[in-house]
Amino acid sequence: MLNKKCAKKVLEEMIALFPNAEPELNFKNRYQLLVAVLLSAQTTDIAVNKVTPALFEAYPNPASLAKASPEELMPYLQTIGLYRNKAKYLHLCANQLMERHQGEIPSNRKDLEALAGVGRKTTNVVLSVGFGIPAFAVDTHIHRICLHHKIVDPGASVRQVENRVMEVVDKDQWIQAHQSLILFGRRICHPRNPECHNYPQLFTCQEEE
DNA sequence: AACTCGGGGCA
DNA sequence: TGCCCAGAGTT
Repeated sequence: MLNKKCAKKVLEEMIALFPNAEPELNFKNRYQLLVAVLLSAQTTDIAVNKVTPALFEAYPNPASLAKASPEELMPYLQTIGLYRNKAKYLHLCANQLMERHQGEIPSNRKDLEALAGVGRKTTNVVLSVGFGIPAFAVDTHIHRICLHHKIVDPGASVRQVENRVMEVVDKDQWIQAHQSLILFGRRICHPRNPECHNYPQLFTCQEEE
């Protein structure tokens, strides 16, 4: 894999290609953030945004959501993939928020990851975006581009990518880097037929260690 | 570690 | 139209 200096250079060139990338999910508070990210698991942010306004109007907080049965949640989730599971996890998650955290969104990794439907990526988004706590959320786009551009060793896990990016990118850029790198993965470094070769600045620093 | 889930998006 | 996707849970 690239040494630290080149990994930093390559990541910064990727980020510079999408300097103004903004979060695509619509949310107004931590509860909405958690729910929106939870729902976005197997779908696009755009699909989630179509559903959340009505969902948040009907269920503005964990307390109201916890009272809803999975069946009642289904109509809001029909247009999203895996709606049965999402309804189940959403229902469970809201009840866990009430029982364990008095309806507040926990601010630590252990409690967040223990919630139904909440895994490592969702946890890192809530920590970093919702609470300003240093964390870096690695999705499959970021995982892929880091493998493709040798930011990490071949076969590196999500956790290894997470640690490498945090090691290499300045902490105050983590949230922006997350957004920019996702766009780089979607628009340029696709799973198949990546167009990275059109961006020679990505290949100027290739020293490995 | 491999498998499952299931509609949306893209070739 | 058919293949692949993304992230969490399950086995």
